[in-house]
Amino acid sequence: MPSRETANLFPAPGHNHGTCLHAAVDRAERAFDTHGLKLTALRRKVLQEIAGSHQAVGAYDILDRLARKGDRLAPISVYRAIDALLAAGVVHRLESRNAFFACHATHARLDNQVILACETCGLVAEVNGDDIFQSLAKAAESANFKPQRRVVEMTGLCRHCQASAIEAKDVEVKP
Amino acid sequence: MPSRETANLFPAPGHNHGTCLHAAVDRAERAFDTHGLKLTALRRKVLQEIAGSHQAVGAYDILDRLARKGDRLAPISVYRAIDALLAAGVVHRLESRNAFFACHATHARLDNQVILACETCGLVAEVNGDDIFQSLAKAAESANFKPQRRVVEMTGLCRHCQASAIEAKDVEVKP
DNA sequence: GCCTGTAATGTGATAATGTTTCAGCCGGGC
DNA sequence: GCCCGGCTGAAACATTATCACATTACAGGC
Repeated sequence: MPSRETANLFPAPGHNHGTCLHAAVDRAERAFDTHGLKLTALRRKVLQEIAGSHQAVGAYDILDRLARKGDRLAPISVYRAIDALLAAGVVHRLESRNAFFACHATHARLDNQVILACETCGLVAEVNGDDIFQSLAKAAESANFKPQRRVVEMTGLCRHCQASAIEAKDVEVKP
Repeated sequence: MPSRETANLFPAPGHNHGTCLHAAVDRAERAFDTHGLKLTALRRKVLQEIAGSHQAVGAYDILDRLARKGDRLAPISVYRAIDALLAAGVVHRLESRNAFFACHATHARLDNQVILACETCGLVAEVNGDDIFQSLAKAAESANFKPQRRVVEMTGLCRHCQASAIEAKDVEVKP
């Protein structure tokens, strides 16, 4: 059995996502409360679209999906909802792709997570990076730099897509 | 005297930038050569705009500046030039701001640098982050993730702007 | 019930960033 | 000469993000 740390990383394609989604919304309820914010209907809908998968989704994806469900929003409305969700810490921004993903990990702090994003399937995962952020703090200090926002992201291949890539290669080579 | 490591970090506003610019173009000549690329006239112009400061500049900034000098380019031309400059490793992309900056440090490797960007003055600096990238590799491995691109950036206040901020606060408080 | 202040949302326009497509140019090797 | 491949040009399109201002929703005091 995988450790708790890696349990939720890169869930297999067929996993029961309803549980994740429910848990995410559930956490959001509490997070908004503790941040003195309100999880309004709009914000909840936007969250559900983002948390509907383990992928990062663009703002206009959300816009489109909601439109298909009958909710025709202006871009700015989605961005404002996203801002609130970011502020509450229940979604994060993937800088290297200008997209947003739900925080499915129940990590204690928001500012010590390394983000892994698969370039093939789009899955996003977070892992603890305490040591990395400590090193960053040290580096900043020695440069006399006062850090405010930290971005630590890796893109690459998740374990599932590595496996697929190898299979594909086999197929490609053999015939 | 500052160590070699931090010597070029966040140069003071009035520093003689001609030297930096010349050195950057000089390094580019060699870098393009060793990468089997050509530093064409267009690429050189774009590089000069990017290396014209220690700030990160957007693609459309470059476009505007060149236009004012009489070079009316299409966005795609600038992006292609930037792509070549990125491939040669003489400029880097600041993901958290969708902008580009010249590599003024003469570091050995491109893939082990932490980027510091000042939110006030826009200055960008690079510092070595060997330990951080080692930790990242370890984190990736334990998640069974095959990394391809790594983004490690901090935004905050450079030493000059911290000083200014303190002064401003003093002024604000005293009267 | 009604006023009022604040937060949230709606509307329309526009800015900023990035890509696609198709075509022409140009220099080097044969 | 002539072809090939890398480079450049031009226009449209696609995506991502914000501004200014009007309107609505809701909680609390009276």
